[in-house]
Amino acid sequence: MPTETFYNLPKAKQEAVINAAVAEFARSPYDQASLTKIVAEADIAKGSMYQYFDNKRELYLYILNMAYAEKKRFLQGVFDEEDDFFATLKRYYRRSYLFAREYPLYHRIITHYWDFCAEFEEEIKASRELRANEFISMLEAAVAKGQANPGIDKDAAFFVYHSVGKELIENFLELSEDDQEKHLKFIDQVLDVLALGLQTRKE
Amino acid sequence: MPTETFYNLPKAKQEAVINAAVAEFARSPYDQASLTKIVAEADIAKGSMYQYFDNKRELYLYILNMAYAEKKRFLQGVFDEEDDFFATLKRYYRRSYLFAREYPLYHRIITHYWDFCAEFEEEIKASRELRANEFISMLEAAVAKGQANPGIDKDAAFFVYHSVGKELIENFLELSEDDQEKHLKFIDQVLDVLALGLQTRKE
DNA sequence: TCCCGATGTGACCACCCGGTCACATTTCTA
DNA sequence: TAGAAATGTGACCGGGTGGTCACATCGGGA
Repeated sequence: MPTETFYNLPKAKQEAVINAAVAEFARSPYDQASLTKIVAEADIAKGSMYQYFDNKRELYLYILNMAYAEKKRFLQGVFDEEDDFFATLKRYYRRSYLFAREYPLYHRIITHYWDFCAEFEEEIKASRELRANEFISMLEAAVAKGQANPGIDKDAAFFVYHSVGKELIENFLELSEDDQEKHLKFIDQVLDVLALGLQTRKE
Repeated sequence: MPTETFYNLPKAKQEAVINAAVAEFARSPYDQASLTKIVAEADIAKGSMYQYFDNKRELYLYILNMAYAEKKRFLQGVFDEEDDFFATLKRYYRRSYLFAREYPLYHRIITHYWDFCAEFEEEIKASRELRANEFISMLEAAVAKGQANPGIDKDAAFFVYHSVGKELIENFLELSEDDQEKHLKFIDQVLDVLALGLQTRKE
């Protein structure tokens, strides 16, 4: 929700503001990010910023939504193919990894958002709820097709996938540029653990 | 590492300082916790605090170690019984849950510590490494005994258990007082997902 | 009783933050 | 070109932080 004024700005200035904000919110989570540093980096006066956005929160939400929009576009179609449940999950996490590689700043902004609880707590809970429902209905479909173990507790299963997915995605940050294949393989192995379980299989 | 002076303090005053610090570090992670509020709560002058501890960091580490020592004592013997690998894990998480229930402030201090990255980053990595080694050797023993699937990647397995365990323990905070049995059951179900896997078993 | 070291104190320092506002400057319009 | 509307500006505000230091107070041995 930027102001009219912001949209009327010359493109270069707009981008300077956006880039500075993206950099800062990627560097630090919301409450530790500094508006003062953003305006300094964008080379505008602090008062100007308040002509473009009502306050820090609005600026943050604008940037956050940008990042999410880009990720959504990047992940488009991941859930479309109606193949194996486990293949879909692998596709999802592999693609998320590639997003983090391609847009590291957006990726950091998003992970910071998930980590930060105090503000945005309700929003985070709500979107977690959404994901849970999506996951569980996918899981039920997999059970119906005989792919997934029907004896498993659905909520517990979501809890497990959510936890592992969160950690997996957060750790993308620390991975080095090379060894891309190695990381994709690790993702597969992690998902194998989830699919097969640790306990001995007698098949 | 408190000062000599701190140890010479009358017990009541010592405890007032400790209790105030525990409360504040449970309320907020290290960098957001306020020394000013601690000294106000403990009813001492700020200058006095600096006669007891060199700085905020030292006070924090002292309190953190207290919390960890208590948890270690509480979890004593969990890994001693040489029964099933999966039974041991269940015992571990159940007991952790009971710790969180019994010492909620210590529990919050510890989870805040794990969440907070900027400072203490190396320490956290080091202790994660330790856990990884312990887990992997336990897992190898389980494989040798025919309990665990030998085909699984060990590092991936640790990654999964670490992620889920972290999230499981963090979520203890939000659980209501009653329904203790329900929570213990949920822990079991989550560990069942990890042991059995989601994919259909044909046995 | 005197004195000296140990301990207690809170005003104060430098530094940060998000946000404001009176004023300067630019841009558009009549 | 005059004047109004939109935009730019940065000193400043109140509030927060961790940490310091000159001074006050206390306790116990000579």
